Amino acid sequence: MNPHTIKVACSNCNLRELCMPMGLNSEELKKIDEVVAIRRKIKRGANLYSNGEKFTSLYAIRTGFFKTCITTEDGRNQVTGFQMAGEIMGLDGIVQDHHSCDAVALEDAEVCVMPFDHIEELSREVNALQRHIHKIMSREIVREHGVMLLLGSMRAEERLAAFLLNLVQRLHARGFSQSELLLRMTREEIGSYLGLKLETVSRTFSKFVEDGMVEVKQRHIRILDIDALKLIVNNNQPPCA
Amino acid sequence: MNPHTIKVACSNCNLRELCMPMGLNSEELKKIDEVVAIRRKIKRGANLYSNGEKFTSLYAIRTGFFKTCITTEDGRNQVTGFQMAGEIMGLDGIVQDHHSCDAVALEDAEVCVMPFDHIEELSREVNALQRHIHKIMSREIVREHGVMLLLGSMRAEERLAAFLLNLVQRLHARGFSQSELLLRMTREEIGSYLGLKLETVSRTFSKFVEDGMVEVKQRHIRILDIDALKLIVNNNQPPCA
DNA sequence: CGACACCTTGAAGAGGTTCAAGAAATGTGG
DNA sequence: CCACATTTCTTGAACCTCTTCAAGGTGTCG
Repeated sequence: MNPHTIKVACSNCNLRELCMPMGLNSEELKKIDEVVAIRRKIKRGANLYSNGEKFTSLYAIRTGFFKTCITTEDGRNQVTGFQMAGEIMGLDGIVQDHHSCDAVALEDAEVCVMPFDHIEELSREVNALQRHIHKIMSREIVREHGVMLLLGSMRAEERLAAFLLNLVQRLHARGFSQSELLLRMTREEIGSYLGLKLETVSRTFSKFVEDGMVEVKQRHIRILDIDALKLIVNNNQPPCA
Repeated sequence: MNPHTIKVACSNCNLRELCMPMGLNSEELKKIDEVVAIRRKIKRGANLYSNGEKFTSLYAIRTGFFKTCITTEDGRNQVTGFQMAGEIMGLDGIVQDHHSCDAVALEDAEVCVMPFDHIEELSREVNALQRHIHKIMSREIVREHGVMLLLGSMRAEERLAAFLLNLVQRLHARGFSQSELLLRMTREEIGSYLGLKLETVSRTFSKFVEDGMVEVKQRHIRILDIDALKLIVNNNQPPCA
């Protein structure tokens, strides 16, 4: 067996509730343990999968932090998302049997490899798993609607505020602080995701600091006034009604 | 029975190849005929479904043209897509059991109603259907990646050119002209989708006309130089390598 | 035919980008 | 462990694209 892989069990995993359906009986859990064939470690900077690569599996993030991005022949580049523990990667590969984006580890990471053939087979038997897979894909579609709203209708400050709020909310759901976070990505990667240049990201951070809403020390962010950030995002109210 | 609904059969439908899996035997086809319970007509301007509405079914467009859009409490609005015959709508509703966007008919339309419970049940029995559903959802995810690239990295001309090329390509796949199209949406709706103001859309159309790339008579568009449009989208090449 | 929605165009202005320089952090090799 | 190279981040100034505001034109439908 590949030394970088080990056999593990979902039934024992403290992230189970994030990436697996709930309310399974022990027999169903046992079956699902067989889906997660192995774990795989990815070094910072390495790709979990790459554009054009044959699609075989979905991946559940065990530890670490990823970005997904697409690159076109003419050199355009777009970060399409940032993923953290418990989230599922690889859905882009299903339609063409090949991946259409790169998944890059932004810190050393470990994922559970779930061969898609097995998932499909098992989801025919376990209704909760079938429903779960559908929900995961639907959730990704809805998430991307939100990104389209952000990119299509928000100004720089609104985008960055929405970005920070989204990150802390997801981190908090994983037991981290509501007010402190460590960015795993560069200003350029944030900018790519938000449709802004890195200078604009930097300037907008500086403005937030001036206004006393956050503290910024490189990639260490402390949110001082979360309500002010929310107001920036939601303060699109028409003058009156 | 509701007078606006009639019983029909996929096995007889000339759009089958667009919205259903291929290579089914006659028994499987018969089962799938049972999934598509009824058809439903939607008048121009009416909603197929609305934000917050209970999710029950997916819809295959039989005739007509739709937009999907999300609206936030603070008045932001974003068109997330335009859908035409053979395309599937409603995937946004799966994750929360409620729809998270509005689907609005831009012309009188007819859809096939496919109760999602039936789809899930049948896709446990018919592997090709299961795979098909997964591919449809994955395709939507990948499509949205493309929109993110457009919104995040393209300038106004590039966005509008990409938009026109996408439309004619999809229309051509349905047997329509490669060079002529009738826009079903307003400049404002195009602008919302592309993250631009309606005036910018209008001006950009005018520029394309000046440059001899298209003819524009209100919503009637004739593409005179499709290669020039492609060049606008792809001409992001770095000076040299 | 008149009302209404939609589209076009101009001029001024704002927001974000580009270019440039320097500072701070990080990694590397001796 | 320190010196140096590299990457990343910040900030300023000029510029450009797109937006905003405004007015008028065009098409459509009852």
